[in-house]
Amino acid sequence: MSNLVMVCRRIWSTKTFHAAALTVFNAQLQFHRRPVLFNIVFQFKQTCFSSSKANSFQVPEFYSLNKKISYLIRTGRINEARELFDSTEHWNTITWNRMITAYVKRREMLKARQLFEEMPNRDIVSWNLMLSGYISCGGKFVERARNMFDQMPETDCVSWNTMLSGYAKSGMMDKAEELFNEMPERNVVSWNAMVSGYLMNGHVEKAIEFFKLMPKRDSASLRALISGLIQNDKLVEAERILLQYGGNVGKGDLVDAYNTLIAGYGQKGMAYEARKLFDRIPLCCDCGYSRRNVISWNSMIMCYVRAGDIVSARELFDKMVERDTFSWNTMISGYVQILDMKEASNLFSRMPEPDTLSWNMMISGFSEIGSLKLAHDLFKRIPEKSLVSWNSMISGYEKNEDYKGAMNIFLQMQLEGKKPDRHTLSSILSACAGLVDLVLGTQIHQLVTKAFIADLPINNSLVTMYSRCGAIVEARMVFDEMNLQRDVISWNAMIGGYAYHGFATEALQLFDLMKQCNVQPSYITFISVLNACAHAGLIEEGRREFNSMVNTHGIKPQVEHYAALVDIIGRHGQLEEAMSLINSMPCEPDKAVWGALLGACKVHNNVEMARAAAEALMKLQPESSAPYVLLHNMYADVGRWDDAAEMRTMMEKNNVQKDAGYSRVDSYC
DNA sequence: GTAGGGTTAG
Repeated sequence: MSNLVMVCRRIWSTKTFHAAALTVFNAQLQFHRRPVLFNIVFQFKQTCFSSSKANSFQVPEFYSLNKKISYLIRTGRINEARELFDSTEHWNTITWNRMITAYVKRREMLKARQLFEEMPNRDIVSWNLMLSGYISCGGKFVERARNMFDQMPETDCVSWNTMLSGYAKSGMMDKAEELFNEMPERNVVSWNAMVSGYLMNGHVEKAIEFFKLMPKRDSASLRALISGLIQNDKLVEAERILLQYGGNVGKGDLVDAYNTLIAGYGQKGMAYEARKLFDRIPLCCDCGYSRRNVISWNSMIMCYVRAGDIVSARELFDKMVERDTFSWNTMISGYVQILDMKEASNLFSRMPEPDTLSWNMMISGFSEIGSLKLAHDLFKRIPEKSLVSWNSMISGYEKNEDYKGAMNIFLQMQLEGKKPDRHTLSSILSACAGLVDLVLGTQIHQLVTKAFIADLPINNSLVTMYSRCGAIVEARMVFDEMNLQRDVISWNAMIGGYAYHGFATEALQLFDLMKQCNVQPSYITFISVLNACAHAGLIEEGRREFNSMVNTHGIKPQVEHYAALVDIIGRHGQLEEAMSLINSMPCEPDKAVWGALLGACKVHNNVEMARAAAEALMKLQPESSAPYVLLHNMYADVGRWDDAAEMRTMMEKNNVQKDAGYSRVDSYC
């Protein structure tokens, strides 16, 4: 029996789990009915499958009521646990405490407090639990914790340490120090809390001083110092201390500190230093093998992936004896990031138990390279779709401008009763904007419940959606309700909406307001502002804004800005200036730039320049008939019939089809 | 059943 337990534990820890193994375990479980075995199988299921599948497991009959409660709490079924708790009386103190812990962990302090008040026999653990609950809520609750601490009938080292760490986390190191000095007895946890406290608050020297003064150190002391030093950007110091003190730690595994520093190097993209450390991880005194564990390998692979060195990452990955889901996912994410998806699929198909993350990464990867069909095929195969899976698929369609596809997935999601979150709503509102579907957009708006009412991205999407659909009043209503919760995207959406629909004055007024509110405009803001100037025929204002964009805001003008400026100047009839602007542009003029000039030429009847603009357009979009037709009409208007006929011949020669409805072309005007 | 930011991915 104990062998069986060990085998189960072993397999669980490597997470190489197969359905067949589960069948065997289930059979054993039926036979032995041992809780310990049951727990292992449960953890198994939870690791390998989604939690819903694991939760479908019935609580075993042979569990005592106390055990049932802790089982339910452990699996996150707090409400069921509470129901069971309320159904009977005479619980022991440990079970009362367990129930309180559940609420404390979820920071539901009102419920925790209520139980605490009701319980017949509080012990020191009950008090400590409440203390740690208030501490983890932070802010003003720290004072509340202190009141409680002062009222406690007795205190132990845990109470003092909890209070101490509370002060440290809230940045009150003087109070923490005071407490540390008053403590009747200190243990290694007290010292560690002080060291990390100093580091959290940026007192690096003081932390090192304290660390050196410690009467006893364990691996957590070293880890706390190392991770704190990393956060304070002292990687060299961290490595020095690790090598100096690493040989001499008490309880715990030293490799954790190495792993922490390797990961720290990874965050800074320092793969070379990380690898040097990885190779220096010492040997185990007992077995003589390196102390490296699967996390060391994973962290090192991660470093390479972050540094963009996929080859070294793969080399290490192939050398691994024992890979977990994390190793596979990190490697796959590396390939997904550089987009070459072939190798990612290759690994994915070899992966023993892909989890939701693996599936979701593959979907986003395929969407990113525009392979929506592959993404969708994969999506359909996901055994249990998480919200992230749905969201990845919807945003995949949306980003590839397949708005109907996005909408279909969303409808399917609704049918399956899945609740959308902020990501879903934001993508689907963008899809409504793309489809210019006001009815659908308004319906989605109604789905935006109280929970999302102050959500910035969602409100931005709403403004964009209403703007695009031409519902300017509704857009402005959402925008106004956002009050102080606005970012540059909100302003851009609203100004852009006004500009796009020809409300130039409103666009410019809002832009003024934006500047008054000290919001830094982006290059997108200026596209809308310049377009608004063009629309309203404000040549001086347009020139001024263009210059202020470059000189005051340091924004490099893009081709879109030039197109708008050409439009502004051209509409005003200054065609020569517009042409010389195009010639002086640092970037290649695109169809919008030439289109603006051509439109201006049409309005101001400059046939020669129109010809130059049209020819440039013909090169850029050889399939479009618009420049031919427009030039043809201009020639015809001034009676240059030969030139008009030439346009027709050229169209035939270049095999350009005349678009239906283009008998009079005003598309550039 | 309580105290030390315990390590890694989208």
